[in-house]
Amino acid sequence: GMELRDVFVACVRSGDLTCARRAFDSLPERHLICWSLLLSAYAKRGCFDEAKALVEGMPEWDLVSATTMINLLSERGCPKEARGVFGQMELRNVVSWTAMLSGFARNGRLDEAEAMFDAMPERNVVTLNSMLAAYIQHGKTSVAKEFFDSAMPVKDLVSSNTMLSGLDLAAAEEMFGSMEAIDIVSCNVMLSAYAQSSAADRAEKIFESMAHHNVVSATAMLTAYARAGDVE
RNA sequence: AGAAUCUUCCG
Repeated sequence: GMELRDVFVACVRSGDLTCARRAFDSLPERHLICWSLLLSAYAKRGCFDEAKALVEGMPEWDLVSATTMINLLSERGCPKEARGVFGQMELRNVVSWTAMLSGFARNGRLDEAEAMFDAMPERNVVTLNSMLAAYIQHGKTSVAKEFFDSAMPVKDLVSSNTMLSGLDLAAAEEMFGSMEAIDIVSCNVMLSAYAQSSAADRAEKIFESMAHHNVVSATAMLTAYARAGDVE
């Protein structure tokens, strides 16, 4: 049957955090995973005050909840505090290391992101993608290209989309044309590149070729029209 | 049942 815990999980999934909180407060047993799930939901929605209050009552921590906290602090622009949490963790894994890497990068600290990358005992494709994104976020296009071509033993579609997003229009068109697999994000990257160049006509061609669109596709397309002067 | 990476705008 339906238990309170299922109600709680359903509320979190539906995005109704007020309902989730009520269900959470009514739970007879609050497993660590429930605390962690609610914390993660607050983090995703940017509800920092609620997250902070929740954290103050958290009876225990584990690898996953600590990693969520690293993300929360990084999103909040507190990489030093995130590092503090990381430093106090009993256990770390490739996810927590990668969260730190990404958090430093998002806070403009490329050298510390690189230091994390160099120091971590294990890397996976998400780690590599995060490092690639860090270079691109910091405008290091040629470093990113070199990294993508020579330092990534494993790649996926996120890798390609990340690289694509860092290229100038001509290079992006060339890469896009040679990609063996593309998805909606790849197309959105191209829409955005065309929008930046006010090339609404070429953006339209991509848009019309897409099997599915989302809100990102739509706003990128509108931006292309606006920049081309076709929308007042 | 919970954590890390890519694209638009907003925050």
